Amino acid sequence: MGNKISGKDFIKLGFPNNNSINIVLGQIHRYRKKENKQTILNEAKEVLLEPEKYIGHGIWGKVAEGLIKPVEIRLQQLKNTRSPFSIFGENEIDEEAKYQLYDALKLPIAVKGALMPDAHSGYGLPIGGVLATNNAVIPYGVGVDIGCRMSLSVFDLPANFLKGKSHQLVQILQDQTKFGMYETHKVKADHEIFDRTIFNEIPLLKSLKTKAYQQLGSSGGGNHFVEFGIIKLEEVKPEWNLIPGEYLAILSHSGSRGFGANIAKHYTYLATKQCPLPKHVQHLAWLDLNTHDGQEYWMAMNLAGEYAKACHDDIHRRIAKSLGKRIVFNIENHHNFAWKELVDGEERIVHRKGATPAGKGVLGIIPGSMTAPGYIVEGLGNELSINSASHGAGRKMSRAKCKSTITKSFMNAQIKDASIELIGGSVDESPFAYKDIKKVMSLQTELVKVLGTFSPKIVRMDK
DNA sequence: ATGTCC
Repeated sequence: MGNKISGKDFIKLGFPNNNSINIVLGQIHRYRKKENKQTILNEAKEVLLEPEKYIGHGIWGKVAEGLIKPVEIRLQQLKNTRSPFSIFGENEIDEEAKYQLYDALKLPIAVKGALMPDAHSGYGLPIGGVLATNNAVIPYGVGVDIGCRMSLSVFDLPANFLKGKSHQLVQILQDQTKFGMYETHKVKADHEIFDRTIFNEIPLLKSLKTKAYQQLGSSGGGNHFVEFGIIKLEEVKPEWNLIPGEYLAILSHSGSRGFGANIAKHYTYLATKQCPLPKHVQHLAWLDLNTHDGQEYWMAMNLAGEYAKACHDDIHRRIAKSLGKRIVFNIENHHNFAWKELVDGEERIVHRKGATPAGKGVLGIIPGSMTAPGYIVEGLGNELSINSASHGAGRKMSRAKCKSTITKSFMNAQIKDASIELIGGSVDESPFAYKDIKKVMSLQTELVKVLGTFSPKIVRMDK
């Protein structure tokens, strides 16, 4: 017996000569690579004898599943017809994004789809795309930044509180927010989320726990931001304990950082391996929720969502503490996520990739740009949009085009004109790169009702 | 979006 473990070792143990050999080799290569060969083979033998005992186990669960119900991996065929769909703001959406939705609607698991008025093409599902599926989840239908979300915290401070305080507020954003790929808080905050047993149950999550702990309360890069601004409430909810008016608020936009990105990468890889699709739609590979990997992704995705929320809460807590003021209320929503929801009376998996949940009475935030207002909205529960709305204005210029056509001085002048203070922010995040949010909002009056607006005043982004 | 390679 050589040192290197191979398929032959498992055949000798009595493993059936089918995909179970691939599965066990994959799991060992991924999680038990450095361990003693005989130890691993002894464990594998136990699994072979009583696979039922190992269902749900982080490493052996997938092996047990392969022994109990072997599945043949085969190329998935697309349907000839599309599932029903609706497009909101059709004339504002590029053709590529529509084709991407049409392809997704031909997946055998697809039930219903929609495009929001800020849609543009992405990897797999378009950004601004909503897809309801039957008991399956598409990792790229959620997106790389799992749980990317908006969070708005309001202070019982009048709009004129800002007057003369811009220096102090700039300093708070400088000190209390962390941007870019590597910057994290020196003094780490603890969070209940790190006590979850799931970190010990799913090996991938265990390997990402330290990173998650280090990055808690950081914002990352790209279009992520933390900003002070003025919220103007036309209409209030009793639980907000405020009368209509203008108040100081913090708005943040970010996701689950490296934690979610690695979860997305890992399960996308697994999905493409076990759900081969025609090449032009390979990014739409899904995981059946009745499988080990599907269950794991669902749990990991939900944890990444909670982690993203924990990051926002930490950011807002640090800022409020530094400001010495108490947050009166908070509104938040994911816009890259999948949910179990009723669609036309049946439980479905609703993927929103850059789309705001807008079920009846559900509150959300749709940001504009650093010079245009964001909107506090209440969902109208429109079934045509699968209870969704846009997640922003949407880009009208690619990052590459911004870099070649917009100069930093042009952008600075534009921002100064709007009386915005900007810390960081590269030309690809110029307000000029985004569509007109007012126009986008006018295209979704059947999807959401506007309760108020948020106008950014002091904005921090990555450099 | 992300130590931008499974």
